Amino acid sequence: MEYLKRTVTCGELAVADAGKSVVLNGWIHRHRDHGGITFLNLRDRYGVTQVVIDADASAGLKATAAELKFEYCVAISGRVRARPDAMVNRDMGTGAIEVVAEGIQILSRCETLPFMIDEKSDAKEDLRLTHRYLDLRSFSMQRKLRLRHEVAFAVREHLAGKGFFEIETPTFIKSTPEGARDYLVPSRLYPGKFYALPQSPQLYKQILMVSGFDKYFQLARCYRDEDARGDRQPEFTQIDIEMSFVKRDDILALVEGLMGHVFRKTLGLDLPPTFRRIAYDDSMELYGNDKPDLRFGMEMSDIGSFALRSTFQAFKEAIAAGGAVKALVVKGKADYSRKQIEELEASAKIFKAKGLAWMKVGAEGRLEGGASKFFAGEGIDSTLATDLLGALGAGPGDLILMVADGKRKVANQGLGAVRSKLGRDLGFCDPACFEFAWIVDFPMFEYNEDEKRWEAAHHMFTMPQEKYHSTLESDPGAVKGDLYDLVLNGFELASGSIRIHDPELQKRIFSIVGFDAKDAETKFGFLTEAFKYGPPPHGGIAPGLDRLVMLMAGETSIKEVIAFPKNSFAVGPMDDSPNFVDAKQLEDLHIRIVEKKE
RNA sequence: GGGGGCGUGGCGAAGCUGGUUUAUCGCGCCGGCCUGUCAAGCCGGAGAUCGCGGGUUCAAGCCCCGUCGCUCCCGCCA
Repeated sequence: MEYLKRTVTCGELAVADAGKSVVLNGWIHRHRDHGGITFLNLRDRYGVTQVVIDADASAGLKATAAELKFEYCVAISGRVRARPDAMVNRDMGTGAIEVVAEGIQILSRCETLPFMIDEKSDAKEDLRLTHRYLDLRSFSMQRKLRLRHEVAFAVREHLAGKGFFEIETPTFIKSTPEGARDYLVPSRLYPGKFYALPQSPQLYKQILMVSGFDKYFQLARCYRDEDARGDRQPEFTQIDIEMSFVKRDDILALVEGLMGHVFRKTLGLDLPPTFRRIAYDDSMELYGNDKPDLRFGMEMSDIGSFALRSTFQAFKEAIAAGGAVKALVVKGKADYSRKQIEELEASAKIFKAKGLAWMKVGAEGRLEGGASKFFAGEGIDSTLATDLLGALGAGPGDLILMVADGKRKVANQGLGAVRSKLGRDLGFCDPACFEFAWIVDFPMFEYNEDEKRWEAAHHMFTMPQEKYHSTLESDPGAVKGDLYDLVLNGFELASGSIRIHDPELQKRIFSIVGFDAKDAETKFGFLTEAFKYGPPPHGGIAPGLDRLVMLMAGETSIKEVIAFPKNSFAVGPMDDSPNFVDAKQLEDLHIRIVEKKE
């Protein structure tokens, strides 16, 4: 049967349209039968329109209307009518009008829903993902995917305007063993050989620089076979960018401009023209991580010198072991209960901290409770308490929290986790507030205790900062790279670096991380080969589109801004992937499944 | 690989330390009433082997063991 095709959408009719004959297509969002009169809310991507079946409608029309249930897909013809003043719904875009039904055509029916299509749908995530097609009908999901589209569009608009070319790179590539685990694709034509899905287009974009495409970008799908998190999926999308003949600050400026454009175009927000820059070491010391949430201060302090004057043996031992004692002040929270402090301690322990010490500042600045006996009292340096309070900027009514550890990193991360939890608990994390910052001066190398060797902290093509070039081999741990991360509200939004374009320097880096010429040749031969032919100085960055949209949408999981995400075990709940394949397929691919022996 | 949390009609929850239920409530579903609602309202009804398996007990949704699934986190993510 021919269906009545819409002449208008469900979001566009206004009082000015009164009297027009229209056809609407959409889904039954709500159904209110009052006996004599029936109201239908018809929904599509554009909005909701109220349809009325008047008391004097034909018996046939009333019978069809009575059949309608949630989410039936229908075509409705009728006449637009301005609602009487008292019946206007000001919360509804089309609330000033209604459509008086003259004909209703049921296009398809809908079974009882597994959950309601509603803004405040409280179905569990697993169920939402299994029936994602229904979940995506909700206005909240439609709004988020629309935002994602608009962000992607604004990115292309901005970068194309700056002279960038969007160039696609392959998704079947050679596996490179460094970094995350690869997803592999078996080759039918070459028994035993595999393609890998790219963890990022890194090598290809650098080669495009060799080719002279000095401003490249791509909204690139990336694949990493690692365990998922709220902000990590097996496949995700990067705004991949690379430029030639640039220095670090050119890239930072470009991304500042890009973010400014995206926020202005999509959210109508003006960002500051430049973002603050924080050295990696400072970020670790002040916030306990390299992706600080800067919507609130509450920075950590090193109170090692005060700890040494105290009688707290555990603190002194931590310092003697080469560690640190870190403290933070929670303003006006001396009334925190034992239970609340224990909850904070639990978050510190996640990062291997042994405990969370605390003291309260009472009237006249007296230290009270918890660890106070180690800092004030008989036989203790009489100015210690006032000196400490002065250094911390703490006063009466404040709570002081401390973590000590023989490993400085553990003290920082432990107390940093406490700081993050406090930020959430105390309501400092307004999702409508966007605090960007650059984290710069990352270390080039990290020592792998297990394998007793140096590893690249970022990747092996990162340029070490000029001033360390002479001491690369003698003191690798001190070398800072020309690296930069963009952080936003406690999330790493982008990571990038200036790359090495000098083959000699590249060889030295390979050698420090234990790559001999042969390793380099097998693993990255095509890149080193390309770099023999006049590679330009270049660098780049890759903001994560999913995380960016997630934060802009006020969400805390990227699943909320991906149409069809995987669950936390990398399973697609809707299509039930991954799954077994036919024996014939395996045979074609020269693959035999081996049962795991226990 | 490790830790926290969860699993009760289609959905979301309650069920305190085992014994008042015929396992409760809201939404949805089915039937009925209702001429201005917009999360419509009112009346009635159906629907659950309490994730699964085992154990303890006179008695298990509740306790124990195992197992499966989901979720968050640590590790991992150059």
